[in-house]
Amino acid sequence: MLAGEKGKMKVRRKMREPRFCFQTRSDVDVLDDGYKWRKYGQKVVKNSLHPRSYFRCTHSNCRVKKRVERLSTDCRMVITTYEGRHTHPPCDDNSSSSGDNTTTCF
DNA sequence: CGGATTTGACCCGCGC
DNA sequence: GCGCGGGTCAAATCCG
Repeated sequence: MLAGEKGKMKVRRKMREPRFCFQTRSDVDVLDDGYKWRKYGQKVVKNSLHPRSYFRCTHSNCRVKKRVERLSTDCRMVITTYEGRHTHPPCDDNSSSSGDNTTTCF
């Protein structure tokens, strides 16, 4: 459709989906949690003095968004915030995952 | 070749 | 009324 209708999230969806904050201590920004992420932006935040990375699910029916921020006091500590909900299985099943302590809900 | 990644620029809402 | 910050998209480029 109308290309001119760039839209750009004109209607703010009230953020219906809750935001899940996860604090993970790792040297890498994105951890392979079973989904594939594609970086679509990067901006610097004042409260962090570090660049914040914006990721999005590469799936088509998946509008899950993820933002990764680095702590200024601990460069190895990264805050991964998941926004949205996955509408497709991560990979196959592998639901054997159970332990998840490094998770701090905001 | 395809998919993924990077940077810049643009837009909107709010505060003062 | 204006300025700033934050957030997103597009295009170009690179790698396997």
